[in-house]
Amino acid sequence: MRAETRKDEIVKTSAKLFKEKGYSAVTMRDIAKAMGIKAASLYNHISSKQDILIAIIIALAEEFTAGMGTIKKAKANSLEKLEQIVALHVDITSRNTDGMASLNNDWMHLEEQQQYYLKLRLDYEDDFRNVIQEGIKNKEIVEANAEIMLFSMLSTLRSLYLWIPKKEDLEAEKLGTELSKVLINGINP
Amino acid sequence: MRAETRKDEIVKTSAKLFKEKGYSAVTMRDIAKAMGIKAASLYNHISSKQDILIAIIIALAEEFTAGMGTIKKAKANSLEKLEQIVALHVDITSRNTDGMASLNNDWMHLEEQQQYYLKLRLDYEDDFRNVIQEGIKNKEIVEANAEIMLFSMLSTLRSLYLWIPKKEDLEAEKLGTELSKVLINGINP
DNA sequence: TCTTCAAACTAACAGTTGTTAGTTTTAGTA
DNA sequence: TACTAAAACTAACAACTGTTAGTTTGAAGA
Repeated sequence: MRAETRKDEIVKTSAKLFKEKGYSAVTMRDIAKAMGIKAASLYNHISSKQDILIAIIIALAEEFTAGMGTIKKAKANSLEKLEQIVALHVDITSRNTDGMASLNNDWMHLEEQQQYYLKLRLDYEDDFRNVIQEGIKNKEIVEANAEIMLFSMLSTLRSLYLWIPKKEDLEAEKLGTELSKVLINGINP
Repeated sequence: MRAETRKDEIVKTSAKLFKEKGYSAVTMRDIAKAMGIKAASLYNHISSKQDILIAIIIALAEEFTAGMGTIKKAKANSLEKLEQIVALHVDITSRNTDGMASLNNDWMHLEEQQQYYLKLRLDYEDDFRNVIQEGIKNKEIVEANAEIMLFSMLSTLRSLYLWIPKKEDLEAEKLGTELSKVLINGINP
């Protein structure tokens, strides 16, 4: 567990501000003020505003890619894999709610790194889709529109960052199982 | 059907740009260029940038409020009401995808009108929650965590704006029924 | 005590922002 | 043809933006 550097603090503070107002509406002076220093002092630790955004988004995107890699290799049926995907989202999101807001809403402000981010994201969606289609083929999942299922589940999982902070009472593990139940079984009795 | 004014064109063009980059990252010069005029000319039709954002968001929020009002009064059981809510979102979103992006992502940049928007939104969520809770009481909906169901359905419906433009082949009505099926029955066979 | 260096500071830059004031163009109507 | 009004224009503003250069501070190690 690497010790927290001053850059880490800047990134964490920025993520919180980005979550509230979005990347473009947050100025370097805002970030500096939130840390109790002057804007120019930030540049002793980071090389640009863009640098902060990259640190937030790419780390998270790679975490999702790694998690999906583990799930793909797992010896589990499709429904179990879907449960693992839900757990992955709950886990990453509860450890970094602020960053997830940027991942969802500020990725379009990435410059050089945007293509790389989009590739990770597209590959992730492909893997997710494959799990669903495999499940349909094996009769583990109902034969409905796979694209709609993917969209519905991903939308919910991507919105977790908005919701988890309000439900700190519900611990991560329980949230994962409850959410899996609703997503898989629906709300019909 | 009121004729389209120049202000309407500005609002529509702005919504498209806001969807791509967010309110803060879009400049008055960007909007003007997209319309083939100069930034100062915009002020013959609108009174401020904020004015554009208000026109986009408040109209949509009031449309949702009105739709929910109709559903509340409807003689229908809880599952039917949920289907109507899904249809409401599909309908409004397919008629104004760009505006829905601002509603979801740029409402925090509202100034005076932010409180009013938040009240409409909170009331809407309360009505939605009531439909679910009523359904649980009447055994029409499975006895699970109502808050999780609300969150899951709302997340999916609020993300429709991202997804509908890519699926123009699937017409609105069919999308509504398919989505209802997935949200209500889940993906379990 | 002196040296060192990370981390703060002040001051300034060039470019961009929303917006205003005043003027010209354009197209329909009298 | 002359008049009118909507809608464009040019020019400018004061404030704010990300970033740089050069300087000072303060605490740890020699």
